[in-house]
Amino acid sequence: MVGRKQFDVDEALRRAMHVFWRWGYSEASIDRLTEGTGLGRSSLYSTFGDKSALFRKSLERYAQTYHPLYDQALSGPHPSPSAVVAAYLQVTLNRIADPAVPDGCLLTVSATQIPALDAEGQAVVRAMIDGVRAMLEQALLAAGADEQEAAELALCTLATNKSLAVLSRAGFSDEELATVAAAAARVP
Amino acid sequence: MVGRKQFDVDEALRRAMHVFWRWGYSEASIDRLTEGTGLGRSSLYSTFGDKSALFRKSLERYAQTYHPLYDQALSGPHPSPSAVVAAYLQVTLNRIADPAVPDGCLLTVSATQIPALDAEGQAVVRAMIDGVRAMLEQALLAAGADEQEAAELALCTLATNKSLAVLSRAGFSDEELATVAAAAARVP
DNA sequence: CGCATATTGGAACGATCGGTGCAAGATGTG
DNA sequence: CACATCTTGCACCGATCGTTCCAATATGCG
Repeated sequence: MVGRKQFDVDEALRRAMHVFWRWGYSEASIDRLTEGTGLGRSSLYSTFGDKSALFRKSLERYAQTYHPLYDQALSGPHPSPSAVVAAYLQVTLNRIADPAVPDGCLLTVSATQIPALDAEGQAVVRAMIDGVRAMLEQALLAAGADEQEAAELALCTLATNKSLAVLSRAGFSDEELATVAAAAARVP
Repeated sequence: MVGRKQFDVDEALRRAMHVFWRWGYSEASIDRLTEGTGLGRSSLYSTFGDKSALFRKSLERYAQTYHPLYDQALSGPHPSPSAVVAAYLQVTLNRIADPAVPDGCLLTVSATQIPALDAEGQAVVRAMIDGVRAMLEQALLAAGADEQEAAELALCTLATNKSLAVLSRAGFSDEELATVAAAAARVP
């Protein structure tokens, strides 16, 4: 049971990410993290550092997992800004509908708990949200939106994304979330 | 210091509500609640019961505080459904802009932490969200929307409300939030 | 094989968690 | 004044928190 690592580091990080995602930072106790990852406390600490560091690595893992999906959805040539919005939100809807991952969105859960995070965690959360906004803005510009339009629509799409996460956590159905997303994509 | 109550029960509840609002249920420790209310542990427990009961009473206090404002904004005769949406979201914007209360929205913070709440807390949160939706739907019907339109617009306005709370927590400015609200009210 | 290295499970740390018990004392009633 | 009632401050409870330490041991290298 000892000598060389007995587990897959990336898979363990993926599971830890799910624990933070489901429970939020405060309620993601070390016991829940060890149980969720299958690792012992020693392995957790020696591999990822303390809870705050593991949380930040989970956030980065979250970005690495879903960033390519959003990137692909945004990359294709889009006939209009609203098509960009629809494509983006569809990725979010697909993620939320995935029964293999917790409800909502790790980034949104973390954002609402910002006062409970340390300075590094807060900074990572804010940086990731800003990154999403910038990515959206870029894609909207590429789809023919002017600067002001792109900035406003990026902000509103980010907002819709957050709202889908909250409603999902509150128990709203996939159909209701799809209704919200469709309305958000119905823009001039 | 003893004999008859040395504090105003309602004011203490208001302050406890602010603690839950700012920190969320998990991070609202008894110590933070005693410090925030100015009460001793004995007074807290004898007056409000345990933490879960105090949380539920804080949620109800939240509703009692802001329900009348939303009710008033929704009651007036509105020329169109979109006017209803604008009036509703303006109340939310005003609350968020109030420097005397924490960022975001107690109900939204609680909704994202639903897995951390006990069954009673979850039920109250869900019931309150449903209540908001019903109130919105009613006002939209009164403003001339047909049933399907009212249902969809109520859902979307609820969603926008949640998104404003999340963005507020993430540090977005009042102007940015107003932009999101204005776009949400710009509907057919 | 022998030894340094790396990893593991588990015990243990002090701090904090939510919650309870109780003595002290101020108040209202007689 | 005497007494029952109520509230308060504070100590204290077991449980859990995040974190550290350490003995045990499997591995890779010489």
